[in-house]
Amino acid sequence: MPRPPGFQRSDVLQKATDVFWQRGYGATSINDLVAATGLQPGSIYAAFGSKKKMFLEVLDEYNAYFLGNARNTMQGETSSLAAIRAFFDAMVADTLKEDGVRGCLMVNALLEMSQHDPDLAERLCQHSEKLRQMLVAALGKAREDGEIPSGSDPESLSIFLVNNVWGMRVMCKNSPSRASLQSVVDSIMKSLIH
Amino acid sequence: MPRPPGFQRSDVLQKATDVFWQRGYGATSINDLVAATGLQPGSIYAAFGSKKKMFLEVLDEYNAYFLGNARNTMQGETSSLAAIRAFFDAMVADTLKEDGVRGCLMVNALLEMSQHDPDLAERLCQHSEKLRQMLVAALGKAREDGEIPSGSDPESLSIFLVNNVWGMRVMCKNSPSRASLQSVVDSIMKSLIH
DNA sequence: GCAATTCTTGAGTAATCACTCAAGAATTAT
DNA sequence: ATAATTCTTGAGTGATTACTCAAGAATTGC
Repeated sequence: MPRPPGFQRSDVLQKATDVFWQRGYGATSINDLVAATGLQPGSIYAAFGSKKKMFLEVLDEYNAYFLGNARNTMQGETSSLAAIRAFFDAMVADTLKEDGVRGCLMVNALLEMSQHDPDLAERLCQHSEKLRQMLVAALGKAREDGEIPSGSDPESLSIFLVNNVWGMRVMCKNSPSRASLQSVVDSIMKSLIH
Repeated sequence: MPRPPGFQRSDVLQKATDVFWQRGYGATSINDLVAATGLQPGSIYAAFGSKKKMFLEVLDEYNAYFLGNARNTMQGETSSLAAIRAFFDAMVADTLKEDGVRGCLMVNALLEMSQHDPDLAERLCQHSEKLRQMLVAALGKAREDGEIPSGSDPESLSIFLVNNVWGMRVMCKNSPSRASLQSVVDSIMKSLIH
């Protein structure tokens, strides 16, 4: 008996992602979301509850997409070390796209809001931990396979790698030249094999 | 003949820095600044012109302070490599202070606004370049003194170091444990001497 | 066609935003 | 004192904010 909704939730979330990503959370108004999604305020609130809840859904989808992409990129490589390099190369390529200056939605949100929003801080913590675990696994396998020294510590190296991921997400906002980004990746990879 | 202002510009800027740093630019209202500085809106606008101009002054002061601090820290060391380590150790210590979760005012501003504000982007670019130049100098001297391999490239290594500075400024918002931060510093320093 | 149910609409709410400005207070040189 | 000048005050401006809700439109099973 119910009338079905006139929109696809995932379509709306995708359009909302664009707006939040470009403007940031605080600077995105409901009117912006109305314009971007084609939905009226009432429909948005009926479907998502609040601006913040909508943003959390956006963040979850974004992160799942990012991690899925990273996993695909890494699984396409023959060695673990090559997988790690491929991951960073993909980040460089991503950063150099025309919309790369928007940076990373998750890092943007972390710096903007995590301090004042425990829910968000918790979620972002989980997301970044997933990324780290992916790198820990690759580093562990690389050590098994003798690609990195047997004395290497995957746990601490993974934190180091994540640190550089964050760094690149900041750098892309300022001086995102291919040479700079690529030299960072080279430095990272060199540091792994010693 | 003129009546002198009833406040010290630097005092007001210091108080404004606290507010901007804690809340971010967009989330700081004029009322917040009125409450923090004790000045009325009219006085603020007479003295600083606009919220944005005030923020730019705050940023310049913050960056000068940060760079001055870093220079002092590094000059207190006997070797260039020790100076670089001291710089990062100081960053770790800074991050672990109770207000370390506020991160870096400059990075926060970069992620929040640089995309929509060319003036700010330009200024932040200059600021980060100064930090990099400081590290280039130290790296060059370290190579001269044989502390790092003669094949090392100070320019590209400096970008790598700056990348890790940005990374730590992000990480401190999420999981700022001493062990994590220290392990990042260890990885950085190890990567320099190989 | 007819209920039953849900979805959509968009004007409206109270709060907050950055910012202004006329009036009065304070300080100076004379 | 007085005049000249600047500083401070704070209520007020129009715009914008996140969000609501009553009314009407659309789709369903029967």
